[in-house]
Amino acid sequence: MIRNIALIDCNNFYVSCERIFRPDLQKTPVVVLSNNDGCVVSRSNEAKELGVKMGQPWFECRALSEKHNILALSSNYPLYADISNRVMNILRSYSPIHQVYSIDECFIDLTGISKTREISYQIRERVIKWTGIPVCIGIGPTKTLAKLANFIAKKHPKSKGVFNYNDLSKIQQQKILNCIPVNKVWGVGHRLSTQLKESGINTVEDLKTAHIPTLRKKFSVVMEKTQRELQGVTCFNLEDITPNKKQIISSRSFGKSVSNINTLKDAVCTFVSNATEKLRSQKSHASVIHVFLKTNRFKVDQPQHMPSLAIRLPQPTNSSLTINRWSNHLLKKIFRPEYSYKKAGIILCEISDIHSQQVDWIESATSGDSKLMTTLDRLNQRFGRGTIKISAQGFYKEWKMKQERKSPSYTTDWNSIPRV
DNA sequence: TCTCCGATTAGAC
DNA sequence: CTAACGGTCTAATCGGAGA
Repeated sequence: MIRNIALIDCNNFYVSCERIFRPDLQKTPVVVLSNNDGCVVSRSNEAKELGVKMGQPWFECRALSEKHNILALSSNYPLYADISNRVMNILRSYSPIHQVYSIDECFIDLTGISKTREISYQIRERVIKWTGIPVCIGIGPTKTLAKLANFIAKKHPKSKGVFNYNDLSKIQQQKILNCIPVNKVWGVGHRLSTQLKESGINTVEDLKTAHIPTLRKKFSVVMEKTQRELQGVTCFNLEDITPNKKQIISSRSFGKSVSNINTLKDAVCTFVSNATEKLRSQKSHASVIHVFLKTNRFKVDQPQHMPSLAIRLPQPTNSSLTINRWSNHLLKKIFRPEYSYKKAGIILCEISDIHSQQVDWIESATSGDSKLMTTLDRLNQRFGRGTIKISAQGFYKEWKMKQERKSPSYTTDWNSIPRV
């Protein structure tokens, strides 16, 4: 039996989230910027039409934006996460087999359900009605083909937001795959598509029908799996449980360059709070800590320094206090006062489950932080992130991000809702 | 020569 | 006025060190 895998993808997600609370922006060009108001990470259709590129540095668009009055907003991640949850809750209700793939995408298995097309239109209508977010739906026998179908649904207005690859005849399937360039395939990015083209593989159909041994020789196993998926054979399953993270990174570019160690300590302390909170929320411990610094790689004329250092702890931990002490130690070792740093971060790895941890009764005294951490997480969850901080955090603020275009936190902060 | 492991690469969004 | 360019995550593969 041919499976009906549906991929539901929100249109221009961050921009659509912003528009929920600004209906006046419905037909106007809008973009959402990355941290530090650096690059464009979401564009409305109008902004796309004006030629704003995905990932483009915002300062490069300035002339264009002034000419056409493009509205640029700083990103507001708590808002997007909240809206995403609402959308996903609706989608989940349509099938017990589902996978939330990213903040704006979800696979659901509609195999065995009759009237797939009608159901798909119902999903679209319900999501827009209940959340205000427009979505497109692609259906195919595998995840890779569902992704491709979604691409077609997005691109062709005629599809009205739904495209079912399984509805096509073999001839029609071949015809359409012949029209789509390989780089649209899930897993084929910029580099691989260039290499594929060198081998004469230009379209999706070319990849689907390419000679496997040749393909395998030149590319990795992933390419082979991708090809099988294009042929309709499942290689990537729907994973309904999200596995725990194997590494947790917290890093940020600074609003301006920093050469003061105290400011860096402050930033690192915030990264530690951030990362350990995630660590604790998945009930894990980490054994290895990396700390790194980076100068501004775009300033070619300035001396570059990108040091990094790691340490393995004698005992896995999730205490922000313990991890902060070690991070500071590492930071002091790699820091050079003669450089101006633009970015810093920490990486927690060798992450293990709390229960699988070996109990060392000699060291067990050090886990006395755990009750404190639980309390800290509860308070921060209840009264807002940053209510309780480590004392080393928050005094030297010069590193903080630039966010000059942020919309109010409509769904996560009562005070930002306008009073009537 | 083999194995292990950290570093690098490529991709997604 | 000028300068301004993201963050997290995974898997596969590479390449050097040591067995």
